[in-house]
Amino acid sequence: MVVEQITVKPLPPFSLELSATIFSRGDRQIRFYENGKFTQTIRVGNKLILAVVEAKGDLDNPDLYVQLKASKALSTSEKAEAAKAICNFFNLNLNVSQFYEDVKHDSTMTKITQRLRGLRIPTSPTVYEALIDSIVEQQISIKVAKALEAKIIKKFGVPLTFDEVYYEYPTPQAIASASIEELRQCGLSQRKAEYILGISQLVKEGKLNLEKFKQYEKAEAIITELDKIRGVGVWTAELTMLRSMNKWDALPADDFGIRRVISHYYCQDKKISSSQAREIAQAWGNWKGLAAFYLIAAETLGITA
DNA sequence: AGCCAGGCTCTCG
DNA sequence: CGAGAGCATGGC
Repeated sequence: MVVEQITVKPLPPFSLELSATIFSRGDRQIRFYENGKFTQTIRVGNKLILAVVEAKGDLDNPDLYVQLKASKALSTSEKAEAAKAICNFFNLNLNVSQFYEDVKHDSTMTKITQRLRGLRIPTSPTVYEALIDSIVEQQISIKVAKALEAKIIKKFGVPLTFDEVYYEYPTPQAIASASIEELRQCGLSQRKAEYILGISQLVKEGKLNLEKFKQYEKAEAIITELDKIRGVGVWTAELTMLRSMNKWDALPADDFGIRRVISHYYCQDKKISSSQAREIAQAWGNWKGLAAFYLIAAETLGITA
């Protein structure tokens, strides 16, 4: 094993602590944050490597030190690719100051952004990963969903062994050649197993190109097209876009959890309809998804506004 | 124990 | 065409 070291420079402000803390209860073999270090596998070219990310500096002058653990030495371009992957995962180049500026007229949101300065939405390396996870998460609680996702990843993902075993998210090809029965063994319902197998097969056969959606201009077009896929409704399409395409101009207003946090900070915890939620979210312009994510993070961290 | 949790499809009437 | 059943598992 060789260990290479690179540094990555985020666009300030950036807080690794805030951005990675949601992974502090993550699965050690998949993606986790502990003692200020974030660990997960990343793929550069055809090599699977392990990245350990640590923050130096402060919010307004951040530096990320990244250890890359690989079986063989990495070339300069491979190191650059690894840096890009880290940058993409944490959205390091996202201009959050612009977001803070654009929601300034919303005093509640402003209080929250001040408390969560430097927080970014983590982004899945592939649209496929975001889509499959979103399907798994339909209807069931996050905790249950995470448990099922971990089973799927460990069963079908590529393992990487250094001091411990780590797993890369399964490829569409790997899942496409699974059976319904094997997917059900991961705890999925018959229906979800069919959806996930079906989508994986479409991708494998080249009939569905998920990565192309990243190039789309309009959120609406993405949602409409994803919605046509069996097993994918508006909620799943929106969530997939928010977590994999660097586009946050959508609010999954049908989402129970989103409505609950909006109500918590804006309506004294009274139950609100999805149209009421949309109305409140109007104030967040093209940042609706990111703003909702900030609310969820604020609630999780017990921040009062 | 039973119901709910970050939905969706299929089937009835 | 709208309403409603059924579904997976874990936590409360």
